[in-house]
Order: sequence, then structure tokens, then C-alpha cells
Amino acid sequence: MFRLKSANLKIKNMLPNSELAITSADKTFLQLRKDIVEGLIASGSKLSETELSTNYAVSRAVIREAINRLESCHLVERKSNVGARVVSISTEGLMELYQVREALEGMAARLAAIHMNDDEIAGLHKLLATHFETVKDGENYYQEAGDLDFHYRIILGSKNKQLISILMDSIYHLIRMYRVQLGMSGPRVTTAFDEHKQIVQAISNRDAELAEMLMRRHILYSKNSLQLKLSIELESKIKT
Amino acid sequence: MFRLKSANLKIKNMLPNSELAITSADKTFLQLRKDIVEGLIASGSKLSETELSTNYAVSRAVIREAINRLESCHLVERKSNVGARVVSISTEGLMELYQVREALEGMAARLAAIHMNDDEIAGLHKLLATHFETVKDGENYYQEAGDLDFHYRIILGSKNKQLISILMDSIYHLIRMYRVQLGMSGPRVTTAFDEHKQIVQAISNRDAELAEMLMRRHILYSKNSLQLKLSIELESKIKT
DNA sequence: TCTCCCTATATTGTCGACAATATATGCTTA
DNA sequence: TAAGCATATATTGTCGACAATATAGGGAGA
Repeated sequence: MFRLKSANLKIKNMLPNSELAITSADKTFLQLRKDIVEGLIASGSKLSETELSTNYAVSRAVIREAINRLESCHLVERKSNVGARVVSISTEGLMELYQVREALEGMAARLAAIHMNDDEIAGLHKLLATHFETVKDGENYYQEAGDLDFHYRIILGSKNKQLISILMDSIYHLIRMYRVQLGMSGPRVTTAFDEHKQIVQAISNRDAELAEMLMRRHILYSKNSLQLKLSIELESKIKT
Repeated sequence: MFRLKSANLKIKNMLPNSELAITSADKTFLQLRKDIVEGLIASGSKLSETELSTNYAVSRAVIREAINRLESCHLVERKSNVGARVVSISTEGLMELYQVREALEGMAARLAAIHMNDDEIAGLHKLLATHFETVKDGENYYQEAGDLDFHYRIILGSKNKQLISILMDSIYHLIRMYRVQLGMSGPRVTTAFDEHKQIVQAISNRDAELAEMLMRRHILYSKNSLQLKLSIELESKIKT
């Protein structure tokens, strides 16, 4: 807890360009986001500032800052003088989210086909090959990091900072929350691989329109798959 | 400055469902946003917390909260332990912004053609008629509130909460900043009216695809018009 | 004179306390 | 008994002070 002044200065000087200048609020934000996405903090539950400040061992000011950022991610909703709640998952919310995602990631794929350099495209091919191995081995690791990484690269490949920040900051973690809490898995995994392959091929060929079209369809399929799952999920909840 | 406890309770009870529970941070945020959008605080300039707290007569905590929200709007950028700066306007930034806007508002127009009810569509026609009067009278009031109101209604008409919040929270005020600081006016004003008219017609006819197409083109035209203006603006700045 | 290090200053990050507000509880009254 | 009001409690909002960090400026050494 106690840190020497001189020691800190040394450390700072030794790591001049490190982006690890993580502040306490940053860490708390990341931890909270993780806990929300993974369902450790239930969707729809209230976030008490005092309670969180004791649980995470930081002051309320830090918690407040973290909650503010979570609100930017659309992961929590705040009301003045009342407090913050984790957003609750619903079929409509998911549908709306995927509708927006379809438009934005379709656009990202189109731009990626134009702006990605050859190295980045090669990286995409390499990623596919790695995924193919895991799929072949029957691992369903694919859905987890693999799919995210694939989409992540294409989004970055668009080279449009606005688009990147909207998708990364406002949409992605929300999508992850739905996926994690619904336990995304099943037959989609293998078929999704083929779709990814087609998209990479289109980008390779610099066929922007096709890339967009394929990406939109890919996301549309995911949407339908999730919708089905969610409707079953909610149905069983009503029964209990 | 001083408020009686009982008086406040009375007021609260008298306005049970008022959304005016404006907190000090809210007011400061709104004021700061206004000042940034209108260029009172120059783009690219640093936001000193202590300085702002004296200028706006609130504590630093309030300023910090306001700055956090401004960051969510993409109006300022923060670095840990360094501070916040107003985003600087650039041609690339504008292009990227309008590219995203084209996709999202195009989608909004498509959804609006599907989901707007007849009353809302009637409202759009009425709005057009009002604008026609102002345009005929030679007022260039049109560009200011008029255009914003038009787009605003269509965005809301999409009935997609995610879309609405992204456009309203993350994009709109940034666009306003560009427009205000570039002094949006000129020949676009009258031609834009015709484009609006076409879009409303398409929505009236429930022709979703056409509505999207027209909206995308409308925004593309605006983009080109602004790009021209910005390039001239920056050119003259270099000369001085 | 230039470079590097160290110190001084200013700015941001964090904290605990107090104020204002909302919610829960119990009391009065019809 | 139920409805409405007043108080009590808990929670959020705001504040000023202190700690940690970055930046600017001056001095020592080559």
C-alpha cells in the first residue's frame, strides 16, 4: 500500500513509453466490466457505490468514475439521485444491438477490403489457419477468443477511428455480455468458420462490396441463432 | 444559492415525474458541451480542471464528472495523469465521422419507413412545410435548428434504442461542432430542402430501401460540401 | 555550450466528510 | 383499516484537502 517516492520515479523513468500508467479507476473499471460481462454481477442488479467501494477496496470517487465509464459502454444505466443498474438483457435489446452491428461491421468489412495492407491480410489468413486447427480438434475454443479476434482485426482494418471507437467502446462488450451469459456455443461454431473464410477471401480479392455483404449475412445468421437461444432461455425462465 | 429543505421537498412532490432532476454536474456538462460545440472553448485546447472549476464555480469533482461525459461524446480526449483536450477538427476526422453517419442514418431512415406511425409521418410533412416558409423567406435559419430537427425525428423514428443512443450521444454533438465552427451555410441550404422532401416522401410511401438510399446520398452530399469548405478553411489558415 | 539530473511547481488522482435527495418506516387522521 | 403525511434511514451528489504524477526550470559536470 505504501510506496516510496523515489522508487516510483525510478520505475517511471525506466518505462518511458509504457501505456501501463494504469490508474486505480482504470483497474476498477476493467474489473467491474469483466464482472458484469461474465455475469458475476447479475444483469439488472443495482450497483451500490458504498457497497462496491468496500468490495473493491477503493474510495467512492473511484467507483463513481468507473460507473461513469461503464455507462459510456452502455453496460449500466444511471438515474440522477437514484443510482446505477446493470442493463438487463432482453430479446429486443439483442435484436437492436445486432441490427446496428450488422450495419457497422458490414461497413468495417467494406473499408477493410480497401484499407488493409497485405501484411494484415496475411495475418487474417494465418488466424483462419489457427482456428481451423482448433475446430478440427473439436475444441470450441473458437467461439470465445477466436471469433472476437477475427472481428477485432477487421474492425481495426477499416482504419476509421470513429467506427473503431464506436464498435469497441459502445458495442463490443455489450455483445460479449449477451454471448457469455447465453453460453454461446453449438452448431454455429463450425458454420461460422466457413463464413469467416469467405469474408477473408473477399477482402483478399479487394472485393469491398462482397466483403460487406458476407459480413452482414454472417452477423445476421449469428443474430438469428442467438435470438433462438434467447427465446428458449427466457421461456424456461418463465416456467421456473 | 441557499435553498430551504422544506421548500425543496414541496417542489419535488409537486413535480413527481419531472425529468428536471438536474444535478450540478449535469448543468456543467451541458454548459461545457455548448461552449465546446460553439467554439467558445477552442478545439484542441487543454481543459484544466482547476481553471474550469473556478470559471464555472463548481468543485473539481463536478468538473471531472462533466469531462468524463464529454469524453463519452468523443468531444474531448483524456490521458491518464496528463489531462483532457478538446478534440481537434481535421479533414480526416470529418470524413470518418460522415462515413459512419451515412451508414447509421441511412439505417435509421430505412427503419423509420417501417416503424414510424402515421402521426409521426404527418409531423414530418408539417416540419417540411414550416421549413419551406423559412427557406422561401430567405432565412438561413434552416441550416441551424431545422436540419437538426429533421434528422432528429427520423433517428427517433427508427425506434432502435441502440441506434438512437449512438447517434445522439456519440456522433451528433461532434457533427454540430464541425458545422458550427465551419459556419455551415451557402447553396446547400436550398438543395438540402429538396432532398429532405424526397426522403419524407419515401418514408410516407413506406419505401424503406429508397428512404435509406436517399438519406445516404443526402449525407454524402453534405459530406462533400463540408469537405470542400474545410479544405478551403485549412488552406487559408496555413497562409496566415 | 550542451546534456543530464535533480528540484520546484502545477496538475491530476484519491480520499473521507458533509449536504441533498430518495426510499422506507411509523404515525396520525378520516 | 386505509390513505396521507412526517420523520428516519440509506444512498447519491458535492466539496476541500492531501497524495501521486507530469512538466518546467535551474544547476552541475563534461
